[in-house]
Amino acid sequence: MLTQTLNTPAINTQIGGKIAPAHPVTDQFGAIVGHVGLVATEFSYGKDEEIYGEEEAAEYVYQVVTGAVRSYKLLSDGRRQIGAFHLPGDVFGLESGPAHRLAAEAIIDTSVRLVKRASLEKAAGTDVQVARKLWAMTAGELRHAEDHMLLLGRKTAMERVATFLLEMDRRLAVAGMMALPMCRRDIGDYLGLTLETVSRALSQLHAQGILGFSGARQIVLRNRQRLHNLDA
Amino acid sequence: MLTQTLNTPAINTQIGGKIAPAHPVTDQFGAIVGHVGLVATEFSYGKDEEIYGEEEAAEYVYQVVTGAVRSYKLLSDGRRQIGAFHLPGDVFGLESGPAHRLAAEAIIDTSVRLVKRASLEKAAGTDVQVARKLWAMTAGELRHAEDHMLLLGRKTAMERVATFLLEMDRRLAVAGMMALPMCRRDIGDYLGLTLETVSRALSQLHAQGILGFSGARQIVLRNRQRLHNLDA
DNA sequence: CGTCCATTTGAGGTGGATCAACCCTAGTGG
DNA sequence: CCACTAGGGTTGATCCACCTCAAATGGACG
Repeated sequence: MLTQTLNTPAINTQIGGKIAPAHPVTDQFGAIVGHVGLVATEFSYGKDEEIYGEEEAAEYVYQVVTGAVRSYKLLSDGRRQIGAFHLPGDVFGLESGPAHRLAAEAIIDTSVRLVKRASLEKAAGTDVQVARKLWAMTAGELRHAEDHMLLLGRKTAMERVATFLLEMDRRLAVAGMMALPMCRRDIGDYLGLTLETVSRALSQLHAQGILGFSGARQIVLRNRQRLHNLDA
Repeated sequence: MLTQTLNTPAINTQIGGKIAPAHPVTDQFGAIVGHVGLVATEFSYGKDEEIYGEEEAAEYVYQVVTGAVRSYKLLSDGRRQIGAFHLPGDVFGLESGPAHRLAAEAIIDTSVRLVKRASLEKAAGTDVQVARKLWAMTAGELRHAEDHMLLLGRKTAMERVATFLLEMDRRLAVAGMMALPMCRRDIGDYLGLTLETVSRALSQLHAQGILGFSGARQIVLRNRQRLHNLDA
C-alpha cells in the first residue's frame, strides 16, 4: 500500500480492465459508451458548415451538445435525401466500417463533443459492454431508417408531415412548444416532398386548429390525437 | 496426454475461451459469426408462409439456405413497404433489441438455418470478434436502408427499377441471367411503386433492348452501362 | 427602414396511381 | 394430349396528389 502512488496503472488494470475516468468531461460523453476512459474534445460549427462528407474516412464519432445537424445523401443532379436530424444529446457519425455513408452539416450554429473512432474501437475490443452499446446505437439508427422507409415509400404528404411533427414534438418539445431548427426545404428533403407541399400541409393543419404558430418555426401542437389519426 | 479424452472441456476452455465446433453444420453458419460453437437448426417454409411477425419476440437469427424471403412493414390499411429481400447466404432476423421490427415471409419455398438469439448473445459476451461481427451485420443492413431511403425519397420510377435490376443482377445473376423469385407486386412494394408502374418500366427497358425476358421473371441484362445511366 | 431570405399562396402541369380489360402460361384434370 | 382454369403480367384510359413555376408576403437583422 505504501507504493500505491507508483502503481496507479496497475490498480486501474485490476478494475476489470477498465481505466478510471481521468477528466470530468469524460463522464459527459456517457451517451456513447458509459464511463470508459475516453478523451472527448469539444468543437463548434457555424450554420450550414460541413462536418464531414459522404464517403469521407470516419475518424471521429460525434455527440450534439447544442444546435442541430442534418445527415444526407445527394444524387449527381443535386436531389437530396436527408436521412436523419441530430438534436442535442444525439450521437452521430458512428460507423462500423471505415467511411461515413452520409454527409453531415450543421443546420444552425452547433457545438459537438467528439472522440476518436479508433479509441472507441479499442475500448470495444476490451470491454464487451462498450461493444454492445455501439451495436445498440447502430441498431437504433437502423430502426429509425426502417420506419422512415415506410414513410417515404407508402405515406401520403399529410401523413408524412404528421409523422414529422410528432417525431419533433417527442424529441425537442419544451413546455408543449417546439422550436424547429430546420427550414421548410430541409423538412421536405427529409420527408421526400417539396418545400411547398410541406408548407401547404402545415397551413392546412393550422387552419384546422391542430397546431399553432408563433413564427414559422415555433410550433405548438394543440391536438396530438388528431395528428396521430392523420398519421397512417 | 493420457487423460485427454476426459479433459476435452478443459482443453476447449484453453483455446481462448472458444468451444471447438461439434458438428460440420456449425461451420456452414460461418456467415453469422465465424466458427464459434453454435448449434444451427434447419427449417423450411412454404411459399407465402410467415417466418415471424412485426413486433414478435426475436428468438432466432436466420440464414437463407435456398429460396427467398421478404421483410416488410404494414400500415393499418394494408399499404406495405418491403425493406429488404433476403437471398441464399443472407442473414436476417438479427436484432439488437428484444423484438423483430419487420415481419418476414417466405417468397417461395425456402429453407433456412437458424440459431437461438440467446446463444449468439452469449457468444458475443465472451468473444469480442463475435460482437464485432454482429455489429458489422447490423451496420450492413443500415447501409442498405440508407441507400434505399434515397431511392424511395428522391428517385423516379425508372431510376428505381434500374437500381433494383442492378441490385438483383449483382446478388443473384448466374451466367448473366437472373431468376427473380418475387412477383411484380413485391417489387413495387420494395420500390414504393405500384405493380403496374414496375411492369411499364420493365416493358420500356425491354423495348429499348436494355434487357431480355425468357418468362416474366427470367431476365438478362443486355446493357448494364445504359442501366447505370438510367439510375441517377 | 430597407434588404434578404424564408415562407406562403396561387395556377397549372405531370408522373405515377387507379381502374379496367386483356393476355399469357403453368398447372390440372378430363 | 389437350381444353380449362387461375393467378400473374401487360397494356390502355383516365385521374389526381404532388410538383413546378411564379408572385406576394413576412420576419429577422443590419
